[in-house]
Amino acid sequence: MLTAPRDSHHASARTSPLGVDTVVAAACAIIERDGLAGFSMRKLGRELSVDPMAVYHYVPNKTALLALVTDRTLATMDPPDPDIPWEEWIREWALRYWDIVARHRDLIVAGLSDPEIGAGGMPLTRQLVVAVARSGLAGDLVEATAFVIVDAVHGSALGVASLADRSEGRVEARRLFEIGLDTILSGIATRADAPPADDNRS
Amino acid sequence: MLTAPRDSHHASARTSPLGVDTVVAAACAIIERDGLAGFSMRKLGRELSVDPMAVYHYVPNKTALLALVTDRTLATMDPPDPDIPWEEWIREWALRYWDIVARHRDLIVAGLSDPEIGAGGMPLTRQLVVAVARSGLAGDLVEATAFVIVDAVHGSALGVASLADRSEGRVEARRLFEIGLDTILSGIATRADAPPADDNRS
DNA sequence: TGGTCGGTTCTACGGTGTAGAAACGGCTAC
DNA sequence: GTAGCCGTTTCTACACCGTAGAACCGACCA
Repeated sequence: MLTAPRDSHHASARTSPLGVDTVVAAACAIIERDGLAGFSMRKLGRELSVDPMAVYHYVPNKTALLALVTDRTLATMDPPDPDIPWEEWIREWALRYWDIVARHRDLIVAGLSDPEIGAGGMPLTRQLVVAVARSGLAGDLVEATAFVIVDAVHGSALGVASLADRSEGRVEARRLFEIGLDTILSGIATRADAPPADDNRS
Repeated sequence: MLTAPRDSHHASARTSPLGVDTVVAAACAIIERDGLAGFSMRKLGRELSVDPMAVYHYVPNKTALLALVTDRTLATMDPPDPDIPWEEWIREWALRYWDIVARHRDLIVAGLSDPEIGAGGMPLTRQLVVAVARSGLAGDLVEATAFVIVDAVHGSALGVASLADRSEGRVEARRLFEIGLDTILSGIATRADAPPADDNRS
């Protein structure tokens, strides 16, 4: 537990007036425990031993709360060492991000569906853009390539459910993604070595 | 009251007993018009001039209905001409699939979140696996590479909302994806040309 | 002491998916 | 003709949802 306000193993004293951090932390806990589908404002109130409407003093609505939860979740990822070669850096970054996305699937899905929730993810992607630029890829390809990597992470980690929701299936999905990622990295290297020719390959 | 007086203005005179196709078609129409969030069993019943519970005679629950809707939607995509070179084929396939995913975002999201809904998507992916195999890529890389392309399509087309839900933003997202896809294709070509070396790149 | 005010609670509205039982309509068997 | 049946549809009900709006309460400050 990150922010224990005053006392209470759960919540009881109702001294310190809740606070947005407490609310977000409780929401995180519920979502982690019961999944996003098992989360509701009413349950959140129950968990905090408070009327469901109380949290609306700290958060305008459920969507905004989910945005805060998402931000807090994404903030748990720290980028790899910037001194390692760009290929390793991208590889490591993508796999770390994959782990987070897979662990918080429903939240990321919500973020993809509703920009109001997922807007906080852009800074993360920006990190990757910088790394791709280090590869020497032509400037007008950098952003698109970084995006396609992020997209692949999303698709792969989110699609885990389609294979099998056993954790065994998750491991397999991650392995497959890693191989696919290598193909992308290979493509980056190839295109980065080539002179700024415009279109014809093969 | 709200219930239609005798017969509907365009479909049935409540003779033919509804049927699963009618139900699915009506569900498709509603989802296309109002989005998945704007779809409910009750609204479906309203649309069919029928009690909401009536459709439960043709479909066990909402999830199963959405699975049928998803299948019908994915079936609207036909694969490219099998005689064109593998690079073009993959490119064309990915872009067609991108269009479908982008046009039916919420449905695909639901399919990714719930395998019970999205299971029908596998045959489509199989088409792509065959095409990737045509590239000459090592056998143990084929599946993973095809998956990463599908994943990238999902991530890109679903993430459109994060950029801007203007159709202008969609066009831009598709353009970026196309560039990123070229990088992947480039990687496939590179790895396919190389002998079956196992790991070291660069 | 009274007033203000931030924080909390109460009540209520319109929505959801669907379980379970009742009603209906057209059929066949007597 | 009429009794029964059965596939289809409807009715009623339950437990839940997000949240608007107003009332309440306790701590402060004048």
